[in-house]
Amino acid sequence: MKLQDAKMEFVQTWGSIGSAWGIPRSMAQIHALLLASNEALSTEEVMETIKLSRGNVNINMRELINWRLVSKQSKLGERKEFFTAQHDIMSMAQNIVEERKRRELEPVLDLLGRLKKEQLEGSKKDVEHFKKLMQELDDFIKQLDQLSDIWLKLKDNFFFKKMIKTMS
Amino acid sequence: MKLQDAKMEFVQTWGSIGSAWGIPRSMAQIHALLLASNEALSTEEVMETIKLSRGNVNINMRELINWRLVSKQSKLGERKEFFTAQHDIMSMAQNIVEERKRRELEPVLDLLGRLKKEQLEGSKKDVEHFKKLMQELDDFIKQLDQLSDIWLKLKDNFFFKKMIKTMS
DNA sequence: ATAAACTTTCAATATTTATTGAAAGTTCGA
DNA sequence: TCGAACTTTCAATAAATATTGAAAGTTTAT
Repeated sequence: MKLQDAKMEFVQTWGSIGSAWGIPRSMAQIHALLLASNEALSTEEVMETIKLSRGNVNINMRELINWRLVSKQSKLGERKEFFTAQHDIMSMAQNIVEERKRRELEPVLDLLGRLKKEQLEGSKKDVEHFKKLMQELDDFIKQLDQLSDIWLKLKDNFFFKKMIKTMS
Repeated sequence: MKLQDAKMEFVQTWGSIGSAWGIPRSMAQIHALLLASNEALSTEEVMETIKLSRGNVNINMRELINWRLVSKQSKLGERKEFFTAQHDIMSMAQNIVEERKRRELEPVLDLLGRLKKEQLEGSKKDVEHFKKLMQELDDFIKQLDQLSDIWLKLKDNFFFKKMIKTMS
């Protein structure tokens, strides 16, 4: 199998996965291509490799930069901009986790906090059920946060890693 | 604020969140409504509360049952079917995690496994870079799996929980 | 066996989301 | 200052996805 074909298969699959998790397909594809490339690529190289329009590549590249998954690079003697992916998978994953926490966890926490405080009119039993749900979701999200801390330790603390392994 | 309004706000927000994570909006909304309801609800009650068509409710309810987030209930003396959500948040989350693992992690693992084995034609440096990526992604996914085990322990092992806390 | 009560299906439609590409904007060397 | 090289924007369009609702199917009581 040719390396290029393997890359393209990887790009396609990464695209579908992204799509299933609410990441625009093209954004995930561009990301995959940069991950798989040893060298930084220009907009045009990306356009032609995965057959996307200039505008699409431009907009999604910017978004990837927002997510800190990609950075711009200039090449000596070239006027064009080149792009390269964050190649460390753990850091990459951490950036994704943080971005999604910020985008989607915070709005829920806001809602839960607000509804928890509200004085609700309704039958006592129903109000209690609802309040309990709000509390439990809140606890759950806090546990998720704790888990992401543990994960960070797992990432770079060898002792911690071994300890966990022993206990599993 | 009226309980009903709080519920509806919760339903809307849960719907948007779901949507951002690739869960159909109506499915997430129905789920939220059942979570927030003390009692099992019939298709018609759901239809009228969140203004969805019969077909939509039927199909998404079935999907929620597939995900093990909702179960059917029959009420004594009633012919209709009633539906109720899995009200334990931790079990609920676990079901979601498992379903998504099955749906989206397995395909990636298959791909990675396949590409890792392939004899790739291309420049040595580029092939090595690509193979390294495949290996790292594979390791990463295994770490994710380990993390979900830790989470299970966190869920119901008090000792483990305390230990983690001490170390954080 | 019939009909009322209820559930399921799925082709048509609507909605949302992603993508295009041409035009406007910017940067930079000469 | 000009114009070539390159980037950005965004209204129009396409593609993907979700939703509807009427008709067909099923179940159950009589």
